[in-house]
Amino acid sequence: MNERSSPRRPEHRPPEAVPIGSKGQRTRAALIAAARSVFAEKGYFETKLSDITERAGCSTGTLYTYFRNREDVLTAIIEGAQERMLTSQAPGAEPFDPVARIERANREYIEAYQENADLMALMDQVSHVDASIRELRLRRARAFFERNARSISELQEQGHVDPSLDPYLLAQALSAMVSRLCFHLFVDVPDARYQSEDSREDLIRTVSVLWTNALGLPRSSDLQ
Amino acid sequence: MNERSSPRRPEHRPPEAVPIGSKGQRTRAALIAAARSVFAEKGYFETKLSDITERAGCSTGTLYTYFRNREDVLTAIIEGAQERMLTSQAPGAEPFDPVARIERANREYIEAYQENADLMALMDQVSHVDASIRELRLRRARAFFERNARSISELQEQGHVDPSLDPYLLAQALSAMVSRLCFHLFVDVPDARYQSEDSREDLIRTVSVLWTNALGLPRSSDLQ
Amino acid sequence: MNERSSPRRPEHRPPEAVPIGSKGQRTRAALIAAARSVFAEKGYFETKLSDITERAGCSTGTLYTYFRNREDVLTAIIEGAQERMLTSQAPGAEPFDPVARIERANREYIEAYQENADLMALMDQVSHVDASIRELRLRRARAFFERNARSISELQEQGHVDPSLDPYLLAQALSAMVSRLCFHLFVDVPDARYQSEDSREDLIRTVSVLWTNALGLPRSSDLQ
Amino acid sequence: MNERSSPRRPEHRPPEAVPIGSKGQRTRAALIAAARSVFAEKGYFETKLSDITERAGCSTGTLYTYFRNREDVLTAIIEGAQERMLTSQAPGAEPFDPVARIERANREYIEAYQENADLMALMDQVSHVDASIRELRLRRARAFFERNARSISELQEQGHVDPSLDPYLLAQALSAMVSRLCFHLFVDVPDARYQSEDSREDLIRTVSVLWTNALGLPRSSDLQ
DNA sequence: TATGAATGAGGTTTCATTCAT
DNA sequence: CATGAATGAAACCTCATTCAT
Repeated sequence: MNERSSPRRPEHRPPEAVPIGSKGQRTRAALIAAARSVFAEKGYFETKLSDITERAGCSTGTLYTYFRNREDVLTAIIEGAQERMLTSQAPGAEPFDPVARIERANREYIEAYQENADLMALMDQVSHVDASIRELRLRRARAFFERNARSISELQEQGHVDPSLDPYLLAQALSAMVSRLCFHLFVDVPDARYQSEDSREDLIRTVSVLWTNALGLPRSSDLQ
Repeated sequence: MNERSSPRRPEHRPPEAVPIGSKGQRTRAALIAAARSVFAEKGYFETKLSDITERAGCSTGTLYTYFRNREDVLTAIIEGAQERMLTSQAPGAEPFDPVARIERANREYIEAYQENADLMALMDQVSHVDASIRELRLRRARAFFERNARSISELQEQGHVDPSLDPYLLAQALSAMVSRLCFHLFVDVPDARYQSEDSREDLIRTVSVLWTNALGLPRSSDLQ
Repeated sequence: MNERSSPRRPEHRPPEAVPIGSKGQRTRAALIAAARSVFAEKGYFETKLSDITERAGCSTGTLYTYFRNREDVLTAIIEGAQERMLTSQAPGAEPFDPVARIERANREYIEAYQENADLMALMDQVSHVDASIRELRLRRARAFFERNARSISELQEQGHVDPSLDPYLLAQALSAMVSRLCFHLFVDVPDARYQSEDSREDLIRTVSVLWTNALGLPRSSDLQ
Repeated sequence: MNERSSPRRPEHRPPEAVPIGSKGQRTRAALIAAARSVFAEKGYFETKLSDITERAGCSTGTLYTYFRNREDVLTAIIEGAQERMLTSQAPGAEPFDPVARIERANREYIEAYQENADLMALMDQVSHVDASIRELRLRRARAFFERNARSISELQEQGHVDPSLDPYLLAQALSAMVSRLCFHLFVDVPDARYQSEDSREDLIRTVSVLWTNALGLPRSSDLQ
């Protein structure tokens, strides 16, 4: 995890040949799912490997058939979800209208967050201590943030946003708003109100309005 | 994350008789300071008690003269800073102008956050696992957020803010923006730029402008 | 001695999942045997867990696969021997002749004691501090003593024993004699003389005669 | 205590100059009294030195002004009571009548036991582990037992007791009866019934009758 | 591949003992 | 003489990891 934990892990070769049979695949998936749910429940650091194997319905030893250690399990969990998390670009073409683009970015971010709320919490916990996870989380945050920064720059070039403002700070602040709000609503104080699709739409819209207003853009027609 | 961790937490009161002499006070303070810095460096869960005593310059046993266990140390750290963290209301009277009030709330929040950035990070880590710390963090977040919600409600009553928007959600979103931005700038990717007093003023102003704009308030004169 | 010690005793059930395979059974048995002999040698309170595992030929951790702590080991030892200790009633029908009945009770008590002399000593040590062990010892003592009290009452009804004496006190006194004598001969000052079967018979006979005489019964024919 | 505990006690010189002032005497006495009562309550091995000093109303360090360690405290307790315990020979001349002599021995033993019941329990606990205490207890038991053995021998010489019986075994058995009965009534299951002076007389008489009968002596006139 | 008992390094915790005040 | 915080050796206990089956 970091160099502090290494004394525990002496000379680790990766599991040389990870099983690939269909049974193996099933076991591996069960372990990952179990780990994900236990991590979400007890927190990463308080989770024992035996908690995971127990919930996965297999023996302790089996975990080592697929993973080198706890961190490796975490990495696998994240890798599994990463595709959706990072490349959350919807297939359709990016809209022209910058306001629509902002709303779209928010929608994609919020939906992906909600679907993987437990993972987001997990990465938050671990990134305090594990550099690679931290890197991953930052990369994801940056992806969102830079997408937004680009939109803002564009809007400034087009004369819609006060050009004296630092587009990076703006993007950072507004991205922070969305990400923390998601954390708050989906992880920290999970609020049944925001689990329904309708209310999620409300959330997306409200956030986008705030965002638009904050930038001083003319009110989008959605709001009327 | 939830109460599952509480069985681990035996008692939250300090050892029966804690030394109170001046020497005792010094040792206790040294332990708390040491713990705070080690926690910030290695993370709460990866810190061993001997890391703390070593940095405090005393032997392992001494820690147990003052604290029951690691969690008790954490509690003490937080209690020590709590005063500043919760009662961060500046002495002067609350300004009349709601916009000024918002800026003031932001200033106080941001200043307190920066002063205790390490603690904020610490509480973030631990609140996934410890219900009482979590409660503390939520209380603090709520204090900030409710103060803002009140200002927003007032602005709505005065016809300055679109009354169709949920003031709670607005307050939550904007408070989230500030708190996460602080985390990002002061903890996650500590940026030397924001350590100076001047640039902190910039930050406070920018955030407040964003906030004001987001609510659709007439541009305050600060911005000019 | 009283219940003051119970706060120290967290849980009396064994670890959640105790191995039950044949190898597991062997290890467990080895630990119990080792513990029994170390306890006998060094005394319960001076025995450290590593003494036990060392003698059992396994590592410290293994003990915790089967037991929660030292006390749990003790409980297991006692439970293992308990059957023999409590239900030491021989299969044959209880003799009619009260004198024969007394001798039989003494024989059974003395034989069981000798077989488990180390355990008896152990229980003596621990019952000062552990309420449940104490209860067990008292139960055993009472089983013997009440059996005897019944015989004495009968003898009083039949006019063979002075009815003015309290049968309970008599039974208590005479039971005490046997139990303490056993302690003295088998535990305290183990005397090779009483280890042979013959001399144990002598012991049983002498004790029974004393007992019979003490009650003022006509000399049984055994004595001639 | 024995060689197992010695690693803890490195190079112990006795407290070179034990205070002898009147204040010192009082402190020392308070410590001994406190230790005696705590030992009785929690058992010797479960007692922390701080339990003792706490109850004595002084600080931990003070204990070391008077004693070298816990064992030393125990020794002091016992020495204080020893006089009464060992030389419990009443001043009057030993009676001629062997039956009276037996009763007298029982009375003295029982009275001394009752007065020091907690100590007797203590010595029982510790003698499993500490050779010197064990020696002390055995010496005391032997004193009683040999006194009785002499009486029995005499009675055999005078033709009052069956000479084929082993006087040592008889004495041992009967002494055991008294001592264990005392343990049972005064320590193990303290019975209010036997705390009054009257009932203690009953006890003494009953025991002596049993004893007399067991030896086959003519019923003493006391019993009528 | 799966199993799960065994391992033991490493952390936590206790408490007898010391010693500066 | 008394104090009580500091000490640290030594015990306890956990759990990631291995490996024979």
